[in-house]
Amino acid sequence: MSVAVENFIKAIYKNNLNSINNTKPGSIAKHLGISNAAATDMAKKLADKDLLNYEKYKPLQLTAKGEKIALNIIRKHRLWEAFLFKTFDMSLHDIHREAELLEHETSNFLAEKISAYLGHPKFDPHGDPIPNSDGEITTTDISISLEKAIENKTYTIARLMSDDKDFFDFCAQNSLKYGNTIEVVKQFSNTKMTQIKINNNTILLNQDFTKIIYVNEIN
Amino acid sequence: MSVAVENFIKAIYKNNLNSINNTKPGSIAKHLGISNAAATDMAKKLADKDLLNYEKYKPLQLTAKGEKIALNIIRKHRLWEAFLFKTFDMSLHDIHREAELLEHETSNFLAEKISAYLGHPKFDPHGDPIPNSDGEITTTDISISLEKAIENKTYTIARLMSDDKDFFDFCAQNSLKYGNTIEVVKQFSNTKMTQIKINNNTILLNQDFTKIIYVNEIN
DNA sequence: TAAAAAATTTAAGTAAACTTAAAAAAACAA
DNA sequence: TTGTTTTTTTAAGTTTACTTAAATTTTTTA
Repeated sequence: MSVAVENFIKAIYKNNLNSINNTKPGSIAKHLGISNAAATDMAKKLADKDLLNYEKYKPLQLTAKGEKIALNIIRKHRLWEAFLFKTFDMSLHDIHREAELLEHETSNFLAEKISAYLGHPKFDPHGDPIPNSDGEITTTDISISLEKAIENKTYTIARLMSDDKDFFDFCAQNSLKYGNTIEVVKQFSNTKMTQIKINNNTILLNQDFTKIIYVNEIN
Repeated sequence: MSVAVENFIKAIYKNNLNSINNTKPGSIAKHLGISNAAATDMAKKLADKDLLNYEKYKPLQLTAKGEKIALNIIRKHRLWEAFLFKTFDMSLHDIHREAELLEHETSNFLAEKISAYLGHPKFDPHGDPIPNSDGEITTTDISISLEKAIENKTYTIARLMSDDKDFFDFCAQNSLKYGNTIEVVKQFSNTKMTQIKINNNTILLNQDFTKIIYVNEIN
């Protein structure tokens, strides 16, 4: 399994999580920085190997076999993120960049070692769930995006869905870290801004941020 | 820099350490499991990039530029070995196998993190020196192979030069570990056997072993 | 709903990293 | 030193993962 194939499968998996199964070669091409033609080519080749279902002009869908491979790569990615974050205290941006490379050269054997070392964590430092070695995500995600949070309620940060360095730098500077507690002070419906309070500091976030910060309500 | 190129350069570097600059494409081909034709091809291509000197039918020699690349990869390999050995308590065989993959996907940034975490070690768990980030090996190696050790003298194990699982398993079972102390009881010149004592156990080693176990005399 | 725009597919071509087979050169051995 | 063996090189071909350009299909919109 080449890096190109692994990244292609992973891209389809991730895209289908967001775009409700309307993944065309073009969107994968854009994401991977290759031409549409190359993406179509690859899709056909992977269909031959029974890793995805391909019909001309139709959305791409991973087979069970393809999905298992996607989840195995994502598992390795997130285990590396958790490990690098804990061990070397690297930033969320840095761990993502390194994991993007390491994930393709990590044996199942080593992945298990990392997982065991960390106590088989269920989430990475972004709050994303880590599939188990069978490719299962057991934890049900009940988090909501901050834009949908309710005024005067208290939440914990569940996920930071981004890989943008500037975003992570901002988060790090303002204690916006996986697991931390925040209070939603006010939702400004006109401007789509959200005012939150964290560690006695008040922060006003615009929708670019509230869409990618996910939180869990504290009961 | 592709994995194929990195492995080619590394193979030349390692071969030139042993065979005193008589590395022909054939020996690299054998080592990498590719055809002689492919090795000749690659040699020409790397010569174009000024990574090695190539003249038809002449030995291959890395340029300063090529050597720097070789040492950078070897640095990453040995840092990974040291790190995996310490962190996950993996066997010498396992750490080698994993490092062989990870070395190609490790940024200089991450290599520095690993090195700093370990306290900038000068040797890996096999006893092989770890080049610094400038590709320099500062430590002078004064170790000798066990076949040349002198009777009744005491040594510490300096290097275990192998990547064979059975050898490592044998070593692990008999406390033959980097840094451990041994006493050379007798050299059998006829049979080329060496009798050593370690932890009050006597072991008789044949030349297959004594040639790849390196030791430092204790003053 | 028909024309325009956008996306997808096909076709042809490239570069990297290999392969096998044949030719040429070097190494060795009688 | 000459013939044989081995090694290296050249030549031609393959696969993977791309590219650009043109043709086709789908989607949008006027």
